[in-house]
Amino acid sequence: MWILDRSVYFPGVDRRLTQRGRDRRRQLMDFAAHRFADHGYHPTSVAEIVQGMGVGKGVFYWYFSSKEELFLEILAEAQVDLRRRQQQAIGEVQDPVQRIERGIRGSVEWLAEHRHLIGLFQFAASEERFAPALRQGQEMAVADVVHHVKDGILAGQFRDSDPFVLSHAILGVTHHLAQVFVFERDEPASSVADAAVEFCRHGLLGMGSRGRGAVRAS
Amino acid sequence: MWILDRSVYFPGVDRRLTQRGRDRRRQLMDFAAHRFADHGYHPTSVAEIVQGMGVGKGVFYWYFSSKEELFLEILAEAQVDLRRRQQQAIGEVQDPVQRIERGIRGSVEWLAEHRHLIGLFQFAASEERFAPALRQGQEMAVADVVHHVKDGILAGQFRDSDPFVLSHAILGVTHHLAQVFVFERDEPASSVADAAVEFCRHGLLGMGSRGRGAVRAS
Amino acid sequence: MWILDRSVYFPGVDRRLTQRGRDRRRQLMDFAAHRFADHGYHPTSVAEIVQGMGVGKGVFYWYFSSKEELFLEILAEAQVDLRRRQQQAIGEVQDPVQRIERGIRGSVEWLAEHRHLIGLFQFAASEERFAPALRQGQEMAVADVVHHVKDGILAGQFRDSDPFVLSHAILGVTHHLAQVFVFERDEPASSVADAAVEFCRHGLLGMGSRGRGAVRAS
Amino acid sequence: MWILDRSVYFPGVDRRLTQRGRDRRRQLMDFAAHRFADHGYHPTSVAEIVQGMGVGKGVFYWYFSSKEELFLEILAEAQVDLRRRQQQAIGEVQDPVQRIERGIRGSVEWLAEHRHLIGLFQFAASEERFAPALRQGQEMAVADVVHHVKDGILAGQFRDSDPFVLSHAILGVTHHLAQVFVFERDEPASSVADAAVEFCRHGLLGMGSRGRGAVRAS
DNA sequence: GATGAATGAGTCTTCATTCAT
DNA sequence: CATGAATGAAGACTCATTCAT
Repeated sequence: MWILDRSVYFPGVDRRLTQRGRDRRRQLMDFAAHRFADHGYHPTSVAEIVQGMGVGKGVFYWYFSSKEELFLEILAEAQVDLRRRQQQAIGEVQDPVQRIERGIRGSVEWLAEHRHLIGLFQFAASEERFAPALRQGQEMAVADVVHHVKDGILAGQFRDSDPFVLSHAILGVTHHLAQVFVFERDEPASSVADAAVEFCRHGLLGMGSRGRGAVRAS
Repeated sequence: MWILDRSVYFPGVDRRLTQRGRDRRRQLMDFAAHRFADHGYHPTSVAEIVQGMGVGKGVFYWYFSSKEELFLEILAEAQVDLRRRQQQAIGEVQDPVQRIERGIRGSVEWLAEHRHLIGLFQFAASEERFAPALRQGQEMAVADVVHHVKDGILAGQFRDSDPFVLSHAILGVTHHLAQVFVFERDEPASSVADAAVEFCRHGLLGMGSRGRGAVRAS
Repeated sequence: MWILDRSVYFPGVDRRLTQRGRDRRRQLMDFAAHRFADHGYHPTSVAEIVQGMGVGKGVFYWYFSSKEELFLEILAEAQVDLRRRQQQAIGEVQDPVQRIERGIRGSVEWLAEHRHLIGLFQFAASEERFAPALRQGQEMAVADVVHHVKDGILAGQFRDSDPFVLSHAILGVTHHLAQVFVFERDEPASSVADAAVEFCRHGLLGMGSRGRGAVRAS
Repeated sequence: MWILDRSVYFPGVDRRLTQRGRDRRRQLMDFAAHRFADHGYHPTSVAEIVQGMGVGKGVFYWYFSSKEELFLEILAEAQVDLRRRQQQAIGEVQDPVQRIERGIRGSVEWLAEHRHLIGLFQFAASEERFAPALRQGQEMAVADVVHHVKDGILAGQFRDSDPFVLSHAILGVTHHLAQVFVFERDEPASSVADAAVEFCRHGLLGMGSRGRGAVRAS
């Protein structure tokens, strides 16, 4: 029993890890995630990763069974982490409108903090090996949103359209604005979140104004 | 000379091509685009492409100076083509609302017809070698939309928010819905376009109904 | 009979050539020789040669059966030409000392005029495919010199050492000085020839002075 | 740390090597040098080298960053080694005439022992990629000789001609006689050295005799 | 746990040569 | 004669993965 307190299983390698081991593993994942994001998954070699960390090749394969598994794990963890952040952001709020707004804000903030991961999501979508894993995580995220959207429709707050579609639309707006304005243009997360929230609420026609914090000074 | 009418230079190879040559080149681009979309850029080898076309390996390098250049050209052509379709869809219509609606519909239709290219866009965004080219084309597309959005704001039809941001939001919704519902779920382009148009007009709150053509029968 | 006046056989291709054909052939050889000298034999592709001449690939293989054969022919022709120049330089002179001096001068002059070919000789020596051909030509050149050296020894003008060795020593001095001072440093042929003649006559000890034309101002 | 004494960096690979690694590296260089000498640089493929050594292809690139770099290193090492041998041969002798004689003898001996490298020098001269490196080493060798020749001139032992030119003449004689009589004809090094020394001292006219050891029995 | 070394299939690319038109 | 097109073997080099120590 007490062993389990200090060494836990990780996927990919059937092996218990001590605290030090877990740290190493984490460092490797973080380092690799950044390299993948900067140069792309394929152009980043395992040699590059271990060299950059100043360790031998054996270390890598001690913690991960393959480069592919490492990527998959980075991906899964990121999605879990993003979802957790959304849930934290929503907290105990009941109003569907606010729940969605907070979800969007949480997402943008997380994406701003882990902006390098945005590119990994996009890459994952482009390769059949990784697309299913990406999709799976995305569906969970959408399911959360769908839940709130349905509530909003029932409460008469949202127009009566397919909640699944609306949810994906929200995701599309949020991720794209984050990609363009946070990742590429380095705008502050809050402004980008404002814009995403506004657009999701009113689209083009609603009465929102730029006063509440437009992304661009323009 | 009339010969010049028939054999013209192409980028990547400093060489005139006859009609037959141009045809081959096109076949290669189309074939490669599909392979890239199916298996990813990196996992698709040049050997695979030429084998799939039943030609020798030299043929590839007769028409393209490298695999990278081929990809870049596929990308550029796709962006030009998508933009052309949007402009055709808009035609001579004057009303900004309609212009945007038609632009969205044109985009979704084009994406439905060339659905394999969606993944290439995503991959291109994930690798620093290709991202600039992608961004460049995307900026032209956004510039078009910005134009219409500005007109709509001036006409009092749209809320007074940053047109650049709104345009990117429109793009985000459109591409993401196309990716999920057209590419992944094979829904008809018109329904997806309806949903995108509706969301862009009203966001979550507007009075749109699912009656005009929901994406999902649900 | 009259046909032979206008079209003659060439090695490598079993084919009669018209005057125009012979010109083309010559242009190809000259152009290729320069490319070979500049970039090396292997790094120079047939495509590069025909492109540089603005003709199609077929032309090359119309006149030469292979790249190798072309090189061999350039080599043979150069050696024949160099030998002819030596003989011309010697003319009807009888004195062995003068014969050798004139031979050296003729060689240096020829090498200065065809300086790009020096590198080809060196390359040929380094590859077993071409070395025999080179050696064969070189032996003829040496045989000429040996003849004069023997005469000089018999006449008591030269010291009684192995004529074959002395001849090779003369060749070594001449070619190396030409390579270093004509090819690499662009000194005038006459000065280089002076130095070679002087060294061959007296070695280090003789009473020669730099007055008759040193290679370097220094 | 004592570890640093045993694992040191080598050019071309940014990597420390153990003793075993250094041995492998040396084996590769020696093996490749022989192959290059036998078949030529270009006709010798990396595959051939590793196959001949019975190791995998990766081994080559573990120790050398490219085939070109390997060649350059062989070249540099050979030049350094030849120079070292010359200096050893000269030792503490003071007389310029003897210094040069010993230098020539040392060179011929070294060339006889490493006769395969003569061809590499020649090849290197013929390709612009390698010529500069060759020249650089050659200039150091010449500089040594120039030093002795100047001394000899000052001492009134040699005729007053450009020392730089004389030095190159000495090199030309020595290398060419080594190439022809040692490499091609397998004569003993000492005889060839005798002939070179004699020619460099007296040229054609001096009083040397074949008695002291002619190259050819003739 | 960790390292340097090794593997070898696989990648992109080149190029001498041939051929239909 | 000449060209653009095509061939495909061969080349240099990479890299995920494994292994002896």
